[in-house]
Amino acid sequence: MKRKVDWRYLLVDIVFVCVRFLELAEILDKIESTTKRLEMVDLISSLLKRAEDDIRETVFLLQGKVAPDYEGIELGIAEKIAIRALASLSGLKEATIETELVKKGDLGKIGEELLRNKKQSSLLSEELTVKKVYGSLLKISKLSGGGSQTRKLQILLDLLQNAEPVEVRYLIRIVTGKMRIGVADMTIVDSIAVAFGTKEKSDMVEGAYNIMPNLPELAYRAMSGGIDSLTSLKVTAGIPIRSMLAERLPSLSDILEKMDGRFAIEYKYDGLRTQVHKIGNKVELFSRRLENITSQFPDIVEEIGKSVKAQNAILDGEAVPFNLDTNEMLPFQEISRRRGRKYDLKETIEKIPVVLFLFDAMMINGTNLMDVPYAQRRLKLTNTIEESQNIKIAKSRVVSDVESAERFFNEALEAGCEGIMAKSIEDKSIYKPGAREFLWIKYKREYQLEMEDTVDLVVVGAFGGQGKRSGGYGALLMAVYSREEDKFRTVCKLGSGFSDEQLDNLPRMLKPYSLKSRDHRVESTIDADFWFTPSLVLEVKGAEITLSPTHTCCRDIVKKGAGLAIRFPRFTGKWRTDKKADEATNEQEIIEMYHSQRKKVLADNA
DNA sequence: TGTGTCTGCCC
DNA sequence: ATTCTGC
DNA sequence: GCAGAATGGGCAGACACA
Repeated sequence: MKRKVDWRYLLVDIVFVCVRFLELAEILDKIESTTKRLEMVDLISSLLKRAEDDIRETVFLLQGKVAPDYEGIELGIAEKIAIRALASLSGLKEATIETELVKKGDLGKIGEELLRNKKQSSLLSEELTVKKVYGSLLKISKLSGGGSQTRKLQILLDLLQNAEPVEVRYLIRIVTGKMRIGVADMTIVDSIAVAFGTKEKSDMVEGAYNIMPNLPELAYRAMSGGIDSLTSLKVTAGIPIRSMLAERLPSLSDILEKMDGRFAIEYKYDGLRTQVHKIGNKVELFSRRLENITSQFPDIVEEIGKSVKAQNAILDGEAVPFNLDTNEMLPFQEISRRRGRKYDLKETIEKIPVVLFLFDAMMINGTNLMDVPYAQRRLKLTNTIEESQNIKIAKSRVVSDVESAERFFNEALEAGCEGIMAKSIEDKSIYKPGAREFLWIKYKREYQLEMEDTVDLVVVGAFGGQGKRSGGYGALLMAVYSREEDKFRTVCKLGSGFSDEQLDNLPRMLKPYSLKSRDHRVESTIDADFWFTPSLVLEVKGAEITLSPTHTCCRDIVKKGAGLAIRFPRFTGKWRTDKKADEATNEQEIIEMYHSQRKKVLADNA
């Protein structure tokens, strides 16, 4: 008799802890409807307290992920396959849904509405749980090879068919990687602190997150071992640390003011951020987002083994493509060709050698240096590294006035760098992941107020906006003008630099020029959602001109089969209403900009 | 077997 | 990457 | 000032499909 009762309680318990996906979706909906972080933290922390056995899966889904970034587990499906799934679910054509997306800018909401309008009741519907959804997504991530896309689609479809409208909204958002609820990692950090401790524990949880960047795991540990169990986490070679990032300021004098006297200043190399872990005889490399990139840089791995005079170490640096014969830094695009490479590794290593410039040390021989001031870390670094052809220490200097800073900055540019990093050397100058407190400040050539790097481009097309830009344009298609040929050739899209108000005004401003299809003078390989008679001219700032496989500006002129494009384009806020379309920047000017920016020889320190 | 599209990740 | 915005 | 969410160019790999 007694046994029977226990058994029943056990069952009830199992059913109770099982978080329904509908419950999660409704909480996500509530979170989405507020802009107040405190309310979000309230909602999430109470969710975490109830999640129990489902806590890891719950946090993963809250983040819209199935695994931490550094595990290299990807869904391999996103917007296009979500569109296919919704087409299949609703019986509509894919093109119809794509049109809707351009108009409405939220595939999740489109899916939700499709389901609401569907008359047929969900008779066969099986209730979704957090575990079930997570399990299905994990299954999707594990499929590969021929026919895998169809099978992934089928699994997604199974979920959608069993989903309530609001569940569809978030299933689609999770799959497309656009949660849009105003919650990202730091809000979850706060929520873990509140759920299993108090708000005052936020900094501590953040510290744990910095050295174990896996929120589901942290939430689980906080729940099962108590919040203070997180303090026992240790920096460990082999487990990546969240990278420290830099703020930006528009001038060296601003930096001087912020730094309060003396500060260190370093070359800012244009390459791949690389976190080096030496674990005895083993070396592992991680990217800024903590992906494991070890296999792509066997040359660096080998050299680190020789150059690092410590058993264990965690170091920070920038891997730069380099011509070892001419001592010249190569364009960023070159190292892109090594990142992610699996095939033809040997040939590519020979063609594109890489120099790693180290600039920080977070751990050496088991000693955690993250809480030690910059100067000490730097000293430890220089004492531990024996420079070689491929491993170097980033060039640095300590300055206390604008003139010396300026001189160093110009040196950096001469050497082919993007600019400089200013780093605090005060007592508080710890290694603090994320970009906070202006401990590191970057300053690039392009930040200078001079007009040098701006161009006046013509709007020839536009794209429907998503998320907070729903219903309007999200970006514009911009072109240069060729007077000789009377052609407008694209050189970039433009979606940054607009205030909300400017964005709101765009459709009105462009309406008079609206066309049904591309103007015959416009040459574009990109298919815009909206086309215009080239008329409106905007001032655009960029970092540099790059070779482009897609844009048609100056195609085949500098290089066969390639055009030119603008790297990091943004609207300066200046409408060049004084200019007509044919007065826009022309191709010749872009070519000149391209040639005048070639990298200079890196004389010393290389 | 070659090409185009999509995805994910660098900046 | 850059930029804008609400808190 | 922080945190989050819009948006850019462009690379390699995986897969679909002709």
